[in-house]
Amino acid sequence: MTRDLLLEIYHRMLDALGPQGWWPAESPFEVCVGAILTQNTSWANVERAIANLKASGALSPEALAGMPAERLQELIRPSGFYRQKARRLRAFCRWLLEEGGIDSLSELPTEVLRERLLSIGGIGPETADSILLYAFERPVFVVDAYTHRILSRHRIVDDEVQYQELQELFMRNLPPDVGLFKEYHALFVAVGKRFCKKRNPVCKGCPIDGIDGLL
DNA sequence: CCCCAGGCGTCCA
DNA sequence: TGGACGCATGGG
Repeated sequence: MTRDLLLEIYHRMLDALGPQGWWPAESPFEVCVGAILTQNTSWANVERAIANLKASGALSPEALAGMPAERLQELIRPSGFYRQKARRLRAFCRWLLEEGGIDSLSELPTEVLRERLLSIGGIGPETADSILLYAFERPVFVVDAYTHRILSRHRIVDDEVQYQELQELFMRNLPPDVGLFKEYHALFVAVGKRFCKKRNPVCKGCPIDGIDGLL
């Protein structure tokens, strides 16, 4: 049964690395900012950018939306793609203010909220789902590059599998548990960083090694 | 020097 | 629908 396989993978990673306690942020809004800044970027660089924003007292929707573009670019420069990301942060913050903030948006059903997020420029599937899961506490499974790489390298899924298929694999076979989804995604990233880097052709020493295939 | 990182939008066939 | 490419800094 697929469900048992997915739970086996989860428990192996949990036993190997322990609970990750994600997302590393002090507020839901900080989660959103981090989700945008970490697009194709190492978390260490994102931390520098967020530290700059905090040091400037700029970690709020009002401050980010009202700040001159060049000033914002300067603060988030360490996170890379800083011109794009400055625009994306501003677009997100303006939308957030128009909608009345996170508390107001919390009234919306998950599917509606997801569509609204995706309609903002610069917010794609993974960023939207990260925000839904970690900022809004919705039971949405986040799929990222590590999830895809780990599962495909272990022949659990096809290499050509799409985001939605992979997401449905988890969401149709696991209970919609926010805590489980948070920890599962965090463990994929932790395992991927340590055992399943792009450089290595194979994932060596990975807790998933030797598991039975799927499909 | 090289490759890579917790993606996304645009362009083009 | 899908592949190539640009975006950019900092670490290994």
